[in-house]
Amino acid sequence: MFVVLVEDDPYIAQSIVAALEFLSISVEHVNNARDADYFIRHSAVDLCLLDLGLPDQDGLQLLENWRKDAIHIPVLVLTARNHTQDCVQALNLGADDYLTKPFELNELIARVYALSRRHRGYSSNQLQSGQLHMNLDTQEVSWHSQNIQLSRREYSLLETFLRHPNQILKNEELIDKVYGFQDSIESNALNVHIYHLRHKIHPDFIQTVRGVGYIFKPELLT
Amino acid sequence: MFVVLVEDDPYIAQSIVAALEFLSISVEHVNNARDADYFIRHSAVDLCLLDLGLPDQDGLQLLENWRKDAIHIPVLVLTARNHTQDCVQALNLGADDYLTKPFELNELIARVYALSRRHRGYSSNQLQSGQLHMNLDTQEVSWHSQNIQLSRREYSLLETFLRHPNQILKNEELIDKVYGFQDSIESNALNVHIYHLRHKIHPDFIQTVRGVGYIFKPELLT
DNA sequence: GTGTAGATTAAGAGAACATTAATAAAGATT
DNA sequence: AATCTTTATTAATGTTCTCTTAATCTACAC
Repeated sequence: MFVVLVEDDPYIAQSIVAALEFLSISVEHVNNARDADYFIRHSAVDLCLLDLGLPDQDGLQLLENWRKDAIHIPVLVLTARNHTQDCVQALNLGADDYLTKPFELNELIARVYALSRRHRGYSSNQLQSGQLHMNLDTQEVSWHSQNIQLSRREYSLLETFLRHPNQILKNEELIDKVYGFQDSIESNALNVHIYHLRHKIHPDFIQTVRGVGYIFKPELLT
Repeated sequence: MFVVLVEDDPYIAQSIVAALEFLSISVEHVNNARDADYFIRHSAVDLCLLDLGLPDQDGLQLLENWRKDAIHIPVLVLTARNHTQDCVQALNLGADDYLTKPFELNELIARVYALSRRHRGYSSNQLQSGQLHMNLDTQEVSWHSQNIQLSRREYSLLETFLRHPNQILKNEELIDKVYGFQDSIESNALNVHIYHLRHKIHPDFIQTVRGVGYIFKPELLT
């Protein structure tokens, strides 16, 4: 595993690097956004630990650009405890998890492993689960090698589910993901999209969690 | 979530209580160590906000005793700014976080949430007792490796019991947990849910404490 | 025995979600 | 620009499941 650590505080960086290397994880430490961007775009990075307070550019902007360019490397955001609203924004921009400083190294390590596990299998630009393939470059989706046609909203929903298998996604979370959280809906539009997805792919692969939201079960896509 | 606030300054206490209740967090306010100890040991407490300057006993000693007795409820220490060395000691005794007075309510709230989240993480997103497993991520429950279907209320009840084994849970406490304190019921709904849980899992694992409430006996789940 | 707390049932009300269809909005085509 | 096509949202309706209620039954305590 190859991890890029983007952190401008040399003290914190050093302890993280030591901890990860102790676990035989290769770490490249950079202390500014420019270098981070270089590594992400030119190396086979498996995971990025991203501090938001960088000297040359806002970490959130960096993240946003990556996601815009279809770079879906898992990102774990590190932020000061008094900037919790940044976390929310980061998750909306496509971050995979966050930690507020100060944190225990054990906690960091646990999340690094969790993220690498979660993202194994679909690095780069292709999401897959069973017989369902999703090409993030061309936005084509196939099910049992048959192309299927999804609308914008359906595609976005499906992508969210594929990125978070076996995890309950609350209705609001899904709406945030699909609609980008500035505008919202006051109808059952989400329900309808779910219905269409089930109809097009498999009646049960998205299961209802009553009163909460939905959960994607990958094992049903074989 | 049920929080115990240990604070002898009525002014500060009042504002904290108001803030937490505004967020639908149940708060019990006590102003001395004796009552704090009672609540921690006899109620289903999720988090303790502990002021160190108490009239009857040193808060640090209180905390030390809890940890010695394997009571690992998350504790957020509140202390005056000119006693920062107490914070260090508190963290060493097993406190989870601290705040120095005066602090912003927003900051307090952020930490309360962070702690409740982190504590959930430590307990590995999985509750287990004998042959009963409860996955908190997927809200799936299995008994002897067989999935069992629980409704929302049943699930919430079972979670409460698993988190507080061998402890008498009063009816009101259970109702607070399951119904979240704003609405209540004037019927035997709780009884009915208990009945269903016993029926689905084991006839005796929740025992009745006549006139008071119920108690969960883990040893019956083997 | 009598009273009371809880257990057991069953049924009605209500909530949550699924389904369908119609309208509105956006985009493509001519 | 007008029309046509696709997509998104809304609203209405249908279905399923859950919760509460209440009535009755049982066991325990005095």
